[in-house]
Amino acid sequence: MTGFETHDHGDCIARGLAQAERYCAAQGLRLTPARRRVLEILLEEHRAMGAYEILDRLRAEGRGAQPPVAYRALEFLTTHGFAHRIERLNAFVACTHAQDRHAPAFLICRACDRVTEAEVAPTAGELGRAAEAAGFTIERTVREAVGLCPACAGAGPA
Amino acid sequence: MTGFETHDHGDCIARGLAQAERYCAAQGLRLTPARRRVLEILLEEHRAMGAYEILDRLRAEGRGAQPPVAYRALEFLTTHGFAHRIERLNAFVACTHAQDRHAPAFLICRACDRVTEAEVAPTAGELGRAAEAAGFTIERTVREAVGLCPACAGAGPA
DNA sequence: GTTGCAATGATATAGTGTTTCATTTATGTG
DNA sequence: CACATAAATGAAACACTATATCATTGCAAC
Ligand SMILES: [Zn+2]
Ligand SMILES: [Zn+2]
Ligand SMILES: [Zn+2]
Ligand SMILES: [Zn+2]
Repeated sequence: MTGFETHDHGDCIARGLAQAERYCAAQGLRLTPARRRVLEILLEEHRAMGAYEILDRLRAEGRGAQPPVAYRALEFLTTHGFAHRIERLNAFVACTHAQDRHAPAFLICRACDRVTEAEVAPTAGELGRAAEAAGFTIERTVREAVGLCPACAGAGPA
Repeated sequence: MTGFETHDHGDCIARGLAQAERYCAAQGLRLTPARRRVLEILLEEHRAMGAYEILDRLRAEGRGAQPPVAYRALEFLTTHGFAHRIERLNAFVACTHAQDRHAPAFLICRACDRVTEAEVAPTAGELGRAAEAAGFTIERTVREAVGLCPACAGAGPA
């Protein structure tokens, strides 16, 4: 898991982009400049970013930057698993796992807003059983835990 | 679990209100008219409602209805466990369980937006272990499953 | 009564996301 | 290459969600 601890970030960005390129080439998807750049921004920051925060970055680079530019790129990235949406924050984060279908879960620090992606089993145990009992078909689950990361917990109770 | 199946709804509303009144009286909380009415609306509809949808209802009743009216009432209700926020829908739903501290989880139909609250254990198993390993302190978890309810699944694939 | 605090009223503003339609760019076909 | 098709982008306007701020009112404690 990457996230709260430090790591070789340059490598982390390069691998994320290379992986997305490979996957898109294999699947016939088009990782266009705008999409690629948004993914790169998310990988660079390595944190959850709002769509308008991403837009500001694009503007600073001289690109056209109306809201749909960001939302379209983000829809592509989330649909194909390169990024995830954090419902709790109305924000987006680059995926830190392989492109194989996975059910993401997140640890969100309420003090610094940093996000760590944890790997969990695709079908939630208890919730899955409740769904089955109700005749409900689960297609996707959102699992987000809000709390304090080690750094912020150490900095004293907020 | 109440939600997708039918039930005695009048009784369901009355019990929800009575329970909130008892709890507030016991805890010295003030279930003011605005707060009580918003809870009643949520109980009546028995579905997730947006804040502005609730506002429309209040307006129709001649009450003042600026956004803070709804958001203040909803903050009170969610803080004390009478209602929950559904992150996925930017909406709110009356709690269908007792006021004891519980970690709610929801089944959300993507076709009709109806929501069912399921009871699950407070500390998520897998996510809890991941948090512990990372030194992360979980304070609250969001668990929302998106899929198809029995009625919408039966109506044919969307 | 008056002091202190919680709740409300009212206005404005901030933040997030979508619709729409015209235009361009890539892709495939005769 | 010429053409048809579909995907992606550009651009403007709009819709939805939520908060900030400050004055005022209601209520209880002292
Ligand atoms: Zn992921
Ligand atoms: Zn933190
Ligand atoms: Zn509940
Ligand atoms: Zn349904």
